[in-house]
Amino acid sequence: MSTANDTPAEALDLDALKKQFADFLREKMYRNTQERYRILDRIAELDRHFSADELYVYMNNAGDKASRATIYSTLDLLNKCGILVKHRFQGESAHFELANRMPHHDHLMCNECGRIIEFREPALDEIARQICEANGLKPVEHSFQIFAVCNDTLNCEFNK
Amino acid sequence: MSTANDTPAEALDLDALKKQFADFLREKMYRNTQERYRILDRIAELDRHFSADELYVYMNNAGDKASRATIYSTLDLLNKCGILVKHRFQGESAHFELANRMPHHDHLMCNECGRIIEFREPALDEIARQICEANGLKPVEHSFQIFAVCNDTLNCEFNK
DNA sequence: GTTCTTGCAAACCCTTTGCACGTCT
DNA sequence: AGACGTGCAAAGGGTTTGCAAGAAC
Repeated sequence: MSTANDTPAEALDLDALKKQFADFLREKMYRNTQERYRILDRIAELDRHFSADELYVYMNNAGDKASRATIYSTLDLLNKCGILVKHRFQGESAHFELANRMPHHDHLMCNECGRIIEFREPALDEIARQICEANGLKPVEHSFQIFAVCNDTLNCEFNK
Repeated sequence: MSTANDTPAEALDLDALKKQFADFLREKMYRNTQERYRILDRIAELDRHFSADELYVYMNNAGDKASRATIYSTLDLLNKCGILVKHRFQGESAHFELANRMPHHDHLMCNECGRIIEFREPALDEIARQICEANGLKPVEHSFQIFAVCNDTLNCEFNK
């Protein structure tokens, strides 16, 4: 519950992200507000998938008050400038994560226990590229979602 | 606007779908209501992606009144019995389509003009299978979404 | 000082639910 | 007759928006 550790960042270069964000804000004539940078800080701390509301709760628990409106707005900016990617898993609310947390990865989800497993599959990049080329489009990003069930659903250790 | 054509179905075997639906309803002890079969009829007529609300509007324009509650409920049944697949594209509401309209396919979407291009890529099945196996899960289904932009965004014929 | 951003609450969209009425079995 | 399904409207969750107060430029 304590959040004394203010500089987690292992492979994660938070300063580079802040610079990227600052560049984006300057270019688009948005302002450098404390809230925007604090939100980015907390996201880096989290270092996992999160929904807007999870971030809101996390920040308010950590003492960094931020309104939902500001969080949604900032998440959108971070998404637009490529720092965050936004996922929509099945029936759920939107989930975000740092784009550079794992170079390129997709998601395997268990319909039974709800856990989300990340994986890398470089072949998907090439498939996406070819399909775009065949249709006269330029690829921006892709999302491969696999829905599955545990081999042994009764004994799944993740099932609630 | 007229809907005189009551038997469109080219490659689409509507009778087989109705039988599949009837079997499902019987097995699950659900009732054979007129609404449920009318909804399936209209979906077959549409023969494309649609949202619950688009179907609601379409049916009411066609004179087949059906409430949103019934449409949502029936879409869920059709999804559960495998006749419909449900997609969640980026920020949009859920979209449905007939599962057997195209054997197995995924979606390429243009962020600029919003059009959705369907494609088949059998290699994805094998990738999904391997990744599930590596994680001790059984694949149920998968969804590969490619987000892209037109090569020439200014002259995109689909852009509004 | 002006303009943009924040925070709050209300509005909004999509979807689900409660309840009275209608329909299937 | 009894149970389930329908339709309506209201509630629900997630997200966006309008407006007044505050911060950035």
